[in-house]
Amino acid sequence: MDKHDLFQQFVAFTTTLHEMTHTLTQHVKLDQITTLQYKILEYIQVSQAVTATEISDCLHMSLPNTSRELRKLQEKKLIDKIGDPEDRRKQVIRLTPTGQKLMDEAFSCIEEQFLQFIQHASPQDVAAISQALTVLEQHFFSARKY
Amino acid sequence: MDKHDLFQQFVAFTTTLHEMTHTLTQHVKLDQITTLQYKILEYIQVSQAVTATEISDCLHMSLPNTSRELRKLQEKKLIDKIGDPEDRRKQVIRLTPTGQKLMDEAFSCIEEQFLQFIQHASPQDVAAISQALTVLEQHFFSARKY
DNA sequence: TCCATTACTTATCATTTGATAACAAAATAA
DNA sequence: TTATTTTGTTATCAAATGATAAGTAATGGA
Repeated sequence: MDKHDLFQQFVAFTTTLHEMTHTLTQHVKLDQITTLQYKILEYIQVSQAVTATEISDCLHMSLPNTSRELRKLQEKKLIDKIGDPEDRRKQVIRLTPTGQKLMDEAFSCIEEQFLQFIQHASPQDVAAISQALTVLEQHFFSARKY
Repeated sequence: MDKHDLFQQFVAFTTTLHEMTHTLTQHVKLDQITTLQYKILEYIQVSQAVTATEISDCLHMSLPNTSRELRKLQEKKLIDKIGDPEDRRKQVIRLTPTGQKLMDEAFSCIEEQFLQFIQHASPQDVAAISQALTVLEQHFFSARKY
C-alpha cells in the first residue's frame, strides 16, 4: 500500500461517508432555514462564541454574504448579536434559546438515525470504530498544521 | 465508550474531514463548470456507464434538473449520450475524452494536495490510516444494507 | 492628528439551484 | 389492443447563493 493507493482508498471512503451523511440528515426537517443557514448555526453551536469574520473564514464565504445570512437568522430569532466591549467593531454571535432548541432537535434526529445505522454493532465494533476515527483524526489533524 | 459518545466523535470527525476535503479541492481550477456539474462528472467517472435516472437518484436531484445539467455538460463537450439499443428510452452517459482529461487533471491536482497533506506520514502511518479506513468502510457499508 | 486597516453593513447583480407542470416516446402490463 | 409505467425532455418560476462596489464606524500605527 503506497500513498497513491491510500489516496484512492481515501476518495472511495469520502464518497461513502458523504452518502452516509446525506442519509443521516435527510430526515431532519428544517422548513424555516436553508442548508447554508443550518451550517452557520452548526458552526456557531460548536464554537459557542464567534464573530462574523470567523464564520466567513471558516465557512469560506464572503463577509457581505455572511452578514446577509446572519441578518436573516437574527430576523428568525435564532441568533443574537452582542457588541464586544473590548472592540466595538466586533459583534459576538450566539444562538438564542430558540436557536439552541432547533439545533438540539436537529442533532437528536441525526443521532437517532446514526444509532439505527450502527444498531447491529457490538461493543467490540464500537470500540474498533472509535479507534479508527481516533487514528484518522490524529493523522489528518496533525497534517493540517503543515 | 457508548454509542452516544461514538456519535459525538463521529460528528467531530465529519467536520474535520469536510474541512480537509475543502482544502484538498480548493486548488482545482474549474472555470468552466459548477460544483454540481463537477459532482456529476465525478459520479459518471466512478460509475463508468450510467443513465440520467441513476444520476438523479444517487445525487439526490430531480430528473428535470439532472437533464438540464447533463445538457449543459454535453454542450461543453464533456459528456456523450449514447442510445441504449436494449431499451430505446434509456441513454447511457459517458465522459468524452475532453471530459476524461478534465477529470484526470482535477484528480491529479487533488492527489497532489493529498500527498502534501500526508507528506510526513511513514509507511507505518500509511498502513495505520489504510487499516482505519478499511474498518470504517466495512462498518458503514454493512450498516447501509439495513 | 492623520492615515491605513479592520469589522461589518447595505445594496445590487448575475448565476445556480430546486421545484413543478406539461409533454413525448418507448416499454410493460392488463 | 389499451392502459399504465418508465425514461427523459423542455419550459417556467422562485429561491438561494456568489461576487462586487460602496459606505460606516472603530481601531491602531505613524
